[in-house]
Amino acid sequence: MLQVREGRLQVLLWQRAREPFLGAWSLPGGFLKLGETLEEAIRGHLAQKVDVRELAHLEQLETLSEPDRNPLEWELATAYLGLVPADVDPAVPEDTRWHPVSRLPDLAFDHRAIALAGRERLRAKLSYTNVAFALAPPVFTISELRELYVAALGHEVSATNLQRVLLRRGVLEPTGERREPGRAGGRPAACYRFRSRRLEITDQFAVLRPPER
Amino acid sequence: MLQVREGRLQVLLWQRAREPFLGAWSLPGGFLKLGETLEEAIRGHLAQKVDVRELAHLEQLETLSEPDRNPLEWELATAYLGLVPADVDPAVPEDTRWHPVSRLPDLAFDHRAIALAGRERLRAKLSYTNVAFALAPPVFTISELRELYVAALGHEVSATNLQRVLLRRGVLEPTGERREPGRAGGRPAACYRFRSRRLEITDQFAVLRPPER
DNA sequence: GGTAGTTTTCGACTGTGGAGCGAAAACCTC
DNA sequence: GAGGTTTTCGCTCCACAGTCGAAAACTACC
Repeated sequence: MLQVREGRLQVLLWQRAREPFLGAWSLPGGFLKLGETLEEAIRGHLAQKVDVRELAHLEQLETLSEPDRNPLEWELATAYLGLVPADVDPAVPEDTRWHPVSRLPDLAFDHRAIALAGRERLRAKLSYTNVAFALAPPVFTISELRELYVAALGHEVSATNLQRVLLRRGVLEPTGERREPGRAGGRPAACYRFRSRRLEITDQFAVLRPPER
Repeated sequence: MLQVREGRLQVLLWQRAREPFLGAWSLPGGFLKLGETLEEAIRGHLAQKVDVRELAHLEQLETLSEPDRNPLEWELATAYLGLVPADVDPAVPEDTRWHPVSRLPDLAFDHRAIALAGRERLRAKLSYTNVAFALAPPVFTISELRELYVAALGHEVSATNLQRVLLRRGVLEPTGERREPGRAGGRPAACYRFRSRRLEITDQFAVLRPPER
């Protein structure tokens, strides 16, 4: 579960309540119940701690099966990537906290690798899909969106270019409203929203594409 | 397990020996043994029917968990994509055959969706990785490589462009040899090989890339 | 051996879309 | 109205993919 908070990409961790790795930070999760879907299971386990309605996007990452990933017993795990919009702040219990992905504590199991893989997946998809809808509030300005991209990608992004690219692709649409300028003044920013709030892929990237368009 | 044969992308299927879907065509696979890795399991099950050394690339697709995917009992499955170079023709038993992905028979479980997902994954990766190494023989001409791309992508590809793109990216390198022209004559073709035979990604596609390179 | 036919290869041109920059627009405060 | 701030827009640059046609290098036939 990733979210951009305080200008940084952060991941939700909780402290394990049992062995192995008792007390260590770990990604939220738990066991699959009989007859249950992996996605149902994930949502169920998350729901124990946070409000799952905040989850704007959920996708499967990978199933881990290394026999030594759990020192106690052989165990498979399917990792998921969940994204939470920046405008919500779900209440979390005591043993649960957000941590910057760029400075993770020691994590249980292979959870460090999973968290980093989730970030990589997000970074890649930011560039050829509209996933950013899951990081952004319903309505936002280009500058605000830019900050989300900077936090998630880990490098500068020009607002000019971001706007042009996303508009050209038809990912964003203007709402028509404008944002009141801050105390310092400045031209009021136009507001935008994502045209779709479900994952969509920009075909633009397939090189070696069919001839004669 | 996909391979380009007779100019078409084909998938290896075998006929199920037990319920459910007894006698139906299905993707090769089987159960996971305790303490085993998913990849080990896949290779093991394949080895029962074909020579696994032919497998040039193997990657995980997705873990399926829909409760009704198996009518008899609740069962998870992790799908993998395997690629076999076009120059080998592994011996297969009676109940096992290659089928064109574009014209699949009725398949057991959700195997039709999996096969199509595998093809999609392959198509996408052909455009931003060097996966083609796993479809191609060790040494080949541009025309031969073009035919593989055409078969896998399902649309025309210009040899000129293919050569330029792959050379520019440093994916291919000339071997220095040349191929004898056929009976009809023609300029002898230069031979190439993949510089690496392990999956590598062309960063080229990340749009919104870091500034100041 | 010259001519026609075939296949490969190369160079030149075009077009698209992302990146960068600076100026203009639209607002604030003093 | 002057100066400062933030957003937006237009222009240019550039990397590459896509297209086309001609040259290169060979065979076969007369």
